[in-house]
Amino acid sequence: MSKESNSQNSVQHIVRSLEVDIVLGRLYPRERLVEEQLAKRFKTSRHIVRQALLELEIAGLVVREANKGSTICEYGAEEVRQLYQMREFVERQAAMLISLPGAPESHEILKAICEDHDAGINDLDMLRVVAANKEFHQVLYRLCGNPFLADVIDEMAKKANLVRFTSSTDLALLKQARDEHYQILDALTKDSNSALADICVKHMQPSFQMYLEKRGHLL
Amino acid sequence: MSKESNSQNSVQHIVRSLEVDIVLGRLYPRERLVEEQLAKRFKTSRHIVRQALLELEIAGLVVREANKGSTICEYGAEEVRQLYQMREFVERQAAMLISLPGAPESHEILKAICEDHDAGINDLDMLRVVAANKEFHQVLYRLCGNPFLADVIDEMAKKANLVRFTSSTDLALLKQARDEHYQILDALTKDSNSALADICVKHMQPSFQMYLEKRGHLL
DNA sequence: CTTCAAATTATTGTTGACAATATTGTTGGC
DNA sequence: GCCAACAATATTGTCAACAATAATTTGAAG
Repeated sequence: MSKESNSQNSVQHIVRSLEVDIVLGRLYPRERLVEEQLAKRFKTSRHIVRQALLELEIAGLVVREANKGSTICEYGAEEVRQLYQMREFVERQAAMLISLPGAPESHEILKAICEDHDAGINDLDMLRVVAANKEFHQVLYRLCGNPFLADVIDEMAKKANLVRFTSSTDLALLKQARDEHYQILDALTKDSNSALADICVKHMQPSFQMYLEKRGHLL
Repeated sequence: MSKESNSQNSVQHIVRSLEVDIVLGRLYPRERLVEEQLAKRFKTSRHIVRQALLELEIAGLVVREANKGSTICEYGAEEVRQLYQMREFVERQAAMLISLPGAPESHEILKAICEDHDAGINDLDMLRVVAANKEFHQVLYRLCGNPFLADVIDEMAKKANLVRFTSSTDLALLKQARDEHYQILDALTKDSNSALADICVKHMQPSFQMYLEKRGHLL
């Protein structure tokens, strides 16, 4: 039934793996991605790898130059500012669309993800933390009822992973993020969309601030 | 220098051609896209066609089922409503960001595109009309200064082409669009962003309204 | 005449080899 | 020693043939 070991799945597996590598800081901007090496690493053919790289290029995570190869995308200071401006727009808009107070069942699901995220932090299991964090935001913003908006939010979040170069493994920031997740959870039980939106926007500021501190000599 | 007759160009050429086919109503939702037929039509290999179809799938214009093939995407009533909600949001946001009054040189460029669009209508040259219309909106929304936002607007506009099934060749609607373009041009010389935003939003309503009239039995 | 299964056809998916291109290394002249 | 031309290598891009899968037709039994 749901068991399909297609190439589509292989491609998606590679894409997701590389995205995780980016989040965890195992891949740096400007780093080269050689097709054959990836093919060996993922035990698949170069064709599948090519397809994955193509998708990553369209997603804005990888740059491909003809006959030269693929590299992890690097954003300049201005682009980072624009990206976070965009994220603020779309996440605020989504938060304003969520009908409050939220349904109890969605609340339960989000709570479970929160606790998973929390447990991951305690175990210092970064893979688990990253996965739970990603799912939390995906499920949360799906609640806005508009898949187009939710998809764009997700796209932008992936791009933002290229920015926070050390923050995703910074324990203090992780704990702050955890606390903010619970705040969001709480706001979902109230009925103020603007309060929810404010928390959501505030939630993504730290990684942006950290970027500004480290490289933000020029606004 | 800029002369690259790569396959990248072939792929992009196919993608753009099929997009034009969609806009002009030469391709309908649920219509099948057979790789070999496309390869023959574009005088290229199936490989290149596959790549183009893959990109169209990611862009949300084509659905690909494993071992079955590709078809033009079809949006249901609810999806159409969500899509236009999203478009309204991002285009309004962009319009609010444009610094007014706009620079004279951008105004000149937009005016030239407007006149090209206008001339296309007079000649009933739909290809020209579609190209000019597309460029007008691209150039316009680039003025917001945020490429991420402008790109999303463009993506959504492409998806919206799947909706207006007869409107892109309806002369009355075309003339209305032309007039609204000039209104936008005029608003760019003033200094009211909200006025500009209102015109932009109003500008995309007709195709949505036409959809509701024809298929909108259920909101 | 209907129905089910086997065979045929149409279409997509995969692979390996080869071609094209860019990068790096090397040689020879000055 | 330095630079240009050439050779070698690494890497990406293309292709045609083959395999796998789904849709269609055929044919025989009930």
